[in-house]
Amino acid sequence: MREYNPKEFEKSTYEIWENNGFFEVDYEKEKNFCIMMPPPNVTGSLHIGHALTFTLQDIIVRYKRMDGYATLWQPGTDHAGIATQNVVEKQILAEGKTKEEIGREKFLKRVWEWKEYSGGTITKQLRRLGASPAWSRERFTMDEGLQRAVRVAFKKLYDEGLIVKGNYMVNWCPKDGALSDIEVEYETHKGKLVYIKYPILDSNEYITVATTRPETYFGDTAVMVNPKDERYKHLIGKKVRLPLTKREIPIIADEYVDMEFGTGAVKVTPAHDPNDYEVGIRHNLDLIKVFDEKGILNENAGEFAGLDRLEAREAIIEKLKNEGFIEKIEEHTHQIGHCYRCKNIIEPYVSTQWFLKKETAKEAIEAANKGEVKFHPAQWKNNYDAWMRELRDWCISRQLWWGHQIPVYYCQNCGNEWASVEEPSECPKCHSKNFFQDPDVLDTWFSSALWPFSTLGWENGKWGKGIKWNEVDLKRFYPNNLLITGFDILFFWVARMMMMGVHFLKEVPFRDVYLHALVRDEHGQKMSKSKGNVIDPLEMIEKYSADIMRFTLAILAVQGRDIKLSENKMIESRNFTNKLYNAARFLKMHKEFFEDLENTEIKTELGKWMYYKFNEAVKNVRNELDEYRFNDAAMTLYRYLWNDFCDWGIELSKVSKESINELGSIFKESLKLLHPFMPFLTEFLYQELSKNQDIEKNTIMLKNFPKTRELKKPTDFDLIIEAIISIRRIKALTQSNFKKAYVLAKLPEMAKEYIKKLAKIEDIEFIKKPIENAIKDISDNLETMVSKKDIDIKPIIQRLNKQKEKMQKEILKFENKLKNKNFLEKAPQNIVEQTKKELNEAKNKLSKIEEELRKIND
RNA sequence: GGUCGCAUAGCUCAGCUGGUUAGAGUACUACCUUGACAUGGUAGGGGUCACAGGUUCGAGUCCUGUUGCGACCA
Repeated sequence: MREYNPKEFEKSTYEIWENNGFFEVDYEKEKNFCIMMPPPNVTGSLHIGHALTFTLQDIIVRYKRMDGYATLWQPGTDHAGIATQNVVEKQILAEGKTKEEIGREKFLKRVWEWKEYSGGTITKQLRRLGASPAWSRERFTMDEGLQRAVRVAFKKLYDEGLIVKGNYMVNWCPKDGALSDIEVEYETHKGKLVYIKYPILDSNEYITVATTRPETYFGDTAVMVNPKDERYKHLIGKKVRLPLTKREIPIIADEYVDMEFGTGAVKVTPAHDPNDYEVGIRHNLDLIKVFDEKGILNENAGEFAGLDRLEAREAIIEKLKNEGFIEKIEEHTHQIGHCYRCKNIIEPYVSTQWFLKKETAKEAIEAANKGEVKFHPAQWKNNYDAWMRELRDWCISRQLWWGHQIPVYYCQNCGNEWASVEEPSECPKCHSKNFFQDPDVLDTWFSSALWPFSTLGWENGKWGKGIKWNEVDLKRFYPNNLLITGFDILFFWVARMMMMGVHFLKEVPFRDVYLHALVRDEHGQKMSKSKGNVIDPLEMIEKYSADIMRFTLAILAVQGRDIKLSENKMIESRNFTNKLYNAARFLKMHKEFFEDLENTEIKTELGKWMYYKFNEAVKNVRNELDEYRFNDAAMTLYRYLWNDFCDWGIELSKVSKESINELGSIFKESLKLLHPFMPFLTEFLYQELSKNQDIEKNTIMLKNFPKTRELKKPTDFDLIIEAIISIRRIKALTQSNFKKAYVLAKLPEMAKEYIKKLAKIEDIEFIKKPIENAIKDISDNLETMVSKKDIDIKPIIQRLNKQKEKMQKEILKFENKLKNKNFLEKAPQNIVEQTKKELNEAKNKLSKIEEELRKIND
């Protein structure tokens, strides 16, 4: 047999598969199966989380493809607005320029160049992993067709009044601009709680407010207390003067104030705090901005103008302290929002942005409630529901250049504002040519939200028709059957796809959602570059193989639990592949080629037994894959192939070579069952064992996935195996090498050869009654005896005593159960009967054990 | 603070609708260099299923609480 060199074989075989179009949709098939690839960042590279998600997707896709579905795994990449723009901005900065200096058009050209240059990396890496999407249909969230889909979607929502422009408080990153609520990450922060004294007008009194952000006090437009607070009742309606300024602001009352926190009096800064913003609206307060969009303090901050907001904080505290306005400063732990991209501290900031109104999600919530989409594991539905219930308007505009520019135009002549799918040539109202487009772009997730149908041709215009998508696709592949992705983007992406899908197509975008967990290191730690515990999938693939990487991830992919990955697990999988290779080598030693199972008649007893075991494995793997229990399916394969096929099938076949032909066919069929998990090795071995070794014409990946059959269970070999184990046990226990054994069981003559060879004895006799002067090993379905004189009996007595104890406990348990009237009355009849039967069996066994002990001690 | 999840053999984990003696892999012990494989084979030891209550004829499995860990939201 040829040596197996995974690195070479995986690369060359992948090319053959791809070049022959094996990954493409076979429109001849009747049943459809569609799954979208969550588009990775176009300029990114493969990390372990990708390896997991794409492995799981590929397993399902290969399974469905083999099982006769017209299978579409839609590939593509995402333009990743902020991330990509940041990379290119840095490059330009390194050249000593800013993006403003080179201008929008030239900058975008640079980004496109960067995209062209680095865009192929991740798709190349996906190929290395063995992923089998329909590459010819690869899309990019900013390709022409998808740009059109985005503009159409925007215009529809705009015209329906669901997209609106508003001057609201948003999460503002001084570097990246406006962010949506979920793009903010909260972290516990040890800060200071500063108590500032505000002098009350026409009085010697002060009112003290506590704040974590003293630099915003220049924007205060009120001091607020709880109307029930006795301490401050007399001050309501009076005025205070802001320290270091001439500005006077009122003391107002509002139930909203927490009397317990700080001093019970709070400063109100409507321009820089979301809660104060609401208060400001309620009480008609002015909005005074203290810093600009870059976080630089403005003229309202007096002498501090020009400082960065965070630098200013210390300076302001210092000054206030010197002037006697600070009462005290306390340590204070609180949550601070950071930009998910650049980690800068987020500021609540009032600005004009575009919002998608939460009402858009109404139908999506209903659809989920009706069970039109199923979550795996099911508990994610709770999270989804909770989030959807508390949904807020989605801020969709971003102050970036890279992305889908908002298709809204403003006429400078008549002031008209309109959305347009096509680039307009004039204002539709006054026909002026003096208009401009909104400079902002859309949140990246806006285009991803359309992915399940935009890639199927929805509103793509003529672009890509017949090449990237076909007319029938929306009908055949929408709703998609399944979505597999990480739980971390449930809100970012899954929920938004639901919203858009239901809104535009009146149907949920997918029937099943499988959310997998995070991959952690072997100690359960999150992988991070700074910790140095990152496992690089590409390194692992180089070191082991794509198959081994895939199988390891699959066998660890338990629903609802994080994956702890270690190199030890990889080694276990490697040992498994070695076992498979050697099993094939054994088969090939006896026969060069094997037929596929459909052309082989299973005639021998061993063949039938093996076929039965195989069929059980097929049944289990199918069920487990249908329920997305990847770990169970992988484990079933591992156990079936190693324990059943190799340890027993192959070993037993050494007794009589007549079964090898059948075992070879069953093995080839087993490779098909394993193929989705280990596409390359199974292809290699399948070819090695086949007469026609032409992958192009005989690839395993397009063979039928094994079907389950109704089979009668052959029992002889179960007994043979039990007898072999029993004899081996006596040998191991007594460390003696006897030549003859007796087995009390009904077995055919042919069993003798198998038992003799595998248990390594010279003579075996099947008996109907126990023999004298022998010791026994009692197992579940038979008894094995060896002449007493041949062996040391002490260990046997030990085992018998142990068994006796265990049996007595058992019997007691059953008897108590059967003594219990309630049990007899309330438990189902069959359970009662079963218990009685079990009790009898246990008693039977106990008496045998006791008798045996008596005899031995005689 | 709110919501959710997890806790089973030394380690990593299965155990789906409650019903035989709670299972794997790995590690451990002993034996085996028998022509597929030492990345192997054979046999064995190892668990009061986190704790406390409850429901039930019956609980690792359902309910409540406690402790510990984790995630998400505020």
